Amino acid sequence: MAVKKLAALAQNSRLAIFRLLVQSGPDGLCAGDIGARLKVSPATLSFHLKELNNAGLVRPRQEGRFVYYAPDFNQMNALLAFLTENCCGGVPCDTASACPPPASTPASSRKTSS
Amino acid sequence: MAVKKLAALAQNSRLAIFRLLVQSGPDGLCAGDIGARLKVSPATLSFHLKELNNAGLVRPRQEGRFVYYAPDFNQMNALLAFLTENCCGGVPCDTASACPPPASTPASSRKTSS
DNA sequence: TTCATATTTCTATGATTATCGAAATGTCGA
DNA sequence: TCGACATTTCGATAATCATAGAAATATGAA
Repeated sequence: MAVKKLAALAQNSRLAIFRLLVQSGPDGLCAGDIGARLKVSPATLSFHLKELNNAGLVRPRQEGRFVYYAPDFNQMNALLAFLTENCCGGVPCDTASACPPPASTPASSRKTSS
Repeated sequence: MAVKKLAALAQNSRLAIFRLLVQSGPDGLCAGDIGARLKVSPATLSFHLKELNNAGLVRPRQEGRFVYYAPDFNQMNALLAFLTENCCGGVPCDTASACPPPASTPASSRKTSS
């Protein structure tokens, strides 16, 4: 749902988190690193990550004691597509997919959630 | 900035309002018509329109007793560009502008209320 | 097992938001 | 001018949200 995704991004900390994850590539970052970089307390960070996860914009992946969060580019593309189509007079981008699809994920487990 | 625009769209009524305005073309719709179509009470509608206006996504234009609201495609494009660039791994759309620019405003068609 | 670390959940609190009735403001037509 | 209509502002209320300390959970290491 578009509203859910929009709401997930419509908050400073969460937008910063998502941008950081996008910059950090498809493997993502573990929660602790995100918190350290953005100076967010663990509890607050967990709250925001859950929110992003509920919106489908990030995928958590447990690795030992750490939980890595990676952006879901497909979901982000879906949001862009919705906005382009529904909020832009129906004039879509030429490119069907503006974000790099998660085809190459060299790290570990292959998960597909929507 | 982006958060403000995202927040403006991250609400069911407001997203519906904005979509309706986009569908209705560059002339926009007067507040009363929007309220009638979407079944939103005047006070609530005014609240949401102010929110959209504060975010820069719509432009109000007084015409007699009526206030017409039209989408600002440039601002919407700016949001799309931001999301594509900052939240999509920096892989932009080929098209520089996905939304029709407000260059030509054929304000000839006059829609009347109820 | 026991400890240290990573993350989440619980809980409380203050802040923001959405809603709408009622009143106020603004504009037109008679 | 007045009265009707369009819209906004005011005021109150309920709901949701952001924050973070403290406790709980989970995993790896010693």
